[in-house]
Amino acid sequence: MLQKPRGTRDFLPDEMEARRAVEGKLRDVARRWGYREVCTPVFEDLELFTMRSGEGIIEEMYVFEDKGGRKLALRPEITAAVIRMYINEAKVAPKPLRWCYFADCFRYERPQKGRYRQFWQFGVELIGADTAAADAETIMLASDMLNATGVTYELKVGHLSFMKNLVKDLEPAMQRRVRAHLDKKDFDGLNATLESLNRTDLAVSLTALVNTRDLAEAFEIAGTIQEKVRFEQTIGSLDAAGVNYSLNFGIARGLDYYTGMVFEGFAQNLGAENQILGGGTYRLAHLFGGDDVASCGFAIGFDRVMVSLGDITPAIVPVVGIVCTSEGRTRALLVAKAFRDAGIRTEMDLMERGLGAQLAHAAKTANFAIVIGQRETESGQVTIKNLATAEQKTVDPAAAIAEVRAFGPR
RNA sequence: GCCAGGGUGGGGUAGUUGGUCAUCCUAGAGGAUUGUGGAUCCUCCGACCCGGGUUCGAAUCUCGGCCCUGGCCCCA
Repeated sequence: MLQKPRGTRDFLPDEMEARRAVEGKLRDVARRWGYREVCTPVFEDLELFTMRSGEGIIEEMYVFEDKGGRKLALRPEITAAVIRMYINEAKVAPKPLRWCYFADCFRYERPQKGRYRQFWQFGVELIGADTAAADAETIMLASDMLNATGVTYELKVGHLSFMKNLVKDLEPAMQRRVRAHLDKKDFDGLNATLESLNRTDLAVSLTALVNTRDLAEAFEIAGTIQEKVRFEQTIGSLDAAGVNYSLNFGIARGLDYYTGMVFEGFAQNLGAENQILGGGTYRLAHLFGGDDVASCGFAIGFDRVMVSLGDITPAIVPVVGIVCTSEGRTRALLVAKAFRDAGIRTEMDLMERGLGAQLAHAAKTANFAIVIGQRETESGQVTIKNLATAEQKTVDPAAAIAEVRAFGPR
């Protein structure tokens, strides 16, 4: 038997309804903040993704050649594509641009809990605003969105300049190595690296920086950074807005991509793959041939949010099963249409079953049965049966529709 | 790429000193029951992950692969 490709998943209707419900909550928050949805191709030129990250990431991508010999890749993330799109299509749009997306990405990695080869990201990009207010808005939006899903999480906010300031005297390659150690909280490796450079003094201050949760203390350790005022304003806005976060200056977020403020969200009940959100300020546009534009954004790991939320009780929506005899069948079609026009999920028998069997099936799949036989056809009414309580009565179709609608939210 | 555990009908399972038609529950279809459902009974449907090896004979032993679950690595 054919199997689905490794690391992919099938979603049955129950699960899709749960996913759509959460997606809808994220969408709704983004909409209320003014972020409008964009969509980019599932595959792009390979170069779009290797440009800023090097050839190494090809190992983790789905790369292929099309019939015209073009080297393409399934998108491993969306931000690069959105910025490419901005340069191609929207360079002259009034700033700032508030965009969001919900899309699947592909990475060739070993699957495990919360990590799949096809996975969905809900992200936002705020393009063209280079201010503390912009930085604060993305964090507030991230917080709002995660709150809307109901997931339990921890939000960490930091700034790359603190760490950069401390290691600015090191060779670029060494800076990168130190930041990699810090990102992984690998203090043994950090100490070894700094010892080999005769800079054990840095080990002390870097460790202190990573451990502090206090802004004033961070400035003491790292010295004044150029973006001091902006970051203080950003933090001030978060406090004023009542955002629940903690400061963390150990966030390195994958090296060269981000330029300043960075933030990450972690779910509490996941395993090794517990990061559910990542973002910050960045500059990418110039890499793709555009003018240099400051941007800020984040992406939510949608699948991890779903794993963290666990089983979701689906919203109760009334379902109507039309039960009819052969005499009532023609009229049943019209009644079914009336129910559907009223927005009610309505299903008819397709198996040519008898009345009893139709009712038995309706009892498993619906909340109400609408019985239409010869008697109802002659009287112009329908018999509505509440399948949970077994109560039934014969009324006009309009009254039956009203009763179903009163059952619960559609 | 590495490590550990696992893979028997759609779901859940029993079954090895190797030996009849592979067990049971559930789900699904039909019937007992042609205008009233979830009970009961009956019938049907449907599986040993794939391939090689050992053997008269493999779900069982063995090797390789694939896939699943979790951990490592990585995570733009």
